[in-house]
Amino acid sequence: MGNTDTKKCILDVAEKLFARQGFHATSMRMLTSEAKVNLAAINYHFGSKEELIKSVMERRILPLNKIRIERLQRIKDIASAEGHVPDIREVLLAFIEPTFAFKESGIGAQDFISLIGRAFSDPKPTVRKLFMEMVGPVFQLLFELLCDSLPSMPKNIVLLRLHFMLGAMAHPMNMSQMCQLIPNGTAIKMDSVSLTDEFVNFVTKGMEAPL
Amino acid sequence: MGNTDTKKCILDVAEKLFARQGFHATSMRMLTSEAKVNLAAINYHFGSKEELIKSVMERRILPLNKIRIERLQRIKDIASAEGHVPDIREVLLAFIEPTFAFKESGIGAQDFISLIGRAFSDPKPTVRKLFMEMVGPVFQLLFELLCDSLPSMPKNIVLLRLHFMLGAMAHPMNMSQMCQLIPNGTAIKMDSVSLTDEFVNFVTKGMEAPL
DNA sequence: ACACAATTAAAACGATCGTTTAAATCAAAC
DNA sequence: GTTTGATTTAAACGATCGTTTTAATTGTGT
Repeated sequence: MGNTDTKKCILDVAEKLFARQGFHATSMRMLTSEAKVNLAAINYHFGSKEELIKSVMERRILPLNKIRIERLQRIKDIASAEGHVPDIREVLLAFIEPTFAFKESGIGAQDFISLIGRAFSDPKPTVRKLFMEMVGPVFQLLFELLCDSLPSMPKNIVLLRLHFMLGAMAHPMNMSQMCQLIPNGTAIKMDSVSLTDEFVNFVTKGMEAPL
Repeated sequence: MGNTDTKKCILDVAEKLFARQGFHATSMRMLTSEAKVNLAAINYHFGSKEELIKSVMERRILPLNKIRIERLQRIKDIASAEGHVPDIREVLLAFIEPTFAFKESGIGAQDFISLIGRAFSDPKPTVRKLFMEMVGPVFQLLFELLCDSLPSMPKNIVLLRLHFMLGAMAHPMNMSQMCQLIPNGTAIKMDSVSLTDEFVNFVTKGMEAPL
């Protein structure tokens, strides 16, 4: 089963290059030469570049979604059983923490985080659609829980703020060396725990903001 | 001087297509055929595709930056003269309002807003660098004013939150039909005034969040 | 009307893209 | 050891990319 080796090698390299250069800017020849496999290997094992993109995203997103949905559902169940509204900070944490924590989960995970940001803003509708189909149910559940947590807030405002949050999440994601955005000596160096903490602080207050 | 006509026509079309499809995914042939000019016209008038990208961004960003810097500088001067710290909401408004207000400033302006989001997250370093050189001074001034407004906040936290904000800004920007992100009937329809208001509400609270 | 520069037009350039084909190699079953 | 199916290899496919070239056209000043 050398099969497994080749496929995994391609997936790993694709994850890295897609994250760092984008989908469109990464050619089959870059991928296969970096992975040290034949040019035709991608078409043989995955069918096409498009399906490789799908495989790369699925490999990480599906397990991540499973974790997020479990945590969100648990909050929903507990709140429902105990007859109170879910805590907004807990809801946000359940969604955000697994994402950022992924960075320390294994090799290439950091690159995958960038990948999510890329999928968000990719020019090609097919890529965005692919991504949205994968994360749609999670977003839906998150949205419902946010509405529950903020019962006095109009739903369209909650949705708008959710978009703000997702953008805020995606942006640092595809900025590997985002420190030098501001021509300033100040460097940002953070482990995923601190980053999660800072981010949840930020968006919790934003979500709770009075109208 | 048909010159002006052709150049302007190319710039308008490029702004539209770059915003909707991204820089890399928009070819010279798409641009010239949509603009109804000859294929060689872009190279003749702008030199290269890269320089066209630069021209497209400069045409809008430079005037926008002028407005933002004036407003920010005025806040800085007043605060300094009156011996108090600038108001955080005013600072954010000075930066955000001109950006979103641009939508109603003329034809194609909506597309330009998307364009900024694209430049932020473009895979090509040359594009990001180009953009950063254009907006660097504005970001620097904004950063300084934010630090002044939040004197008790560590500068690296301010910088981190500024990144969150810029991401939150950029994301809705390149989502023309972002309503359908969540598979939900709720639609988001907003004029730039309401959007600005909602966004400033959100990020002000986030920026002020206690550690 | 003529000369001259600026602009537009049509065609081709080499390079690279994703994909396909057909032969070579490998692995395991009989 | 041979056969059979899976995998790898090398080469080529047509399409499109950004750019350049050469010629035709337009506009302007004298």
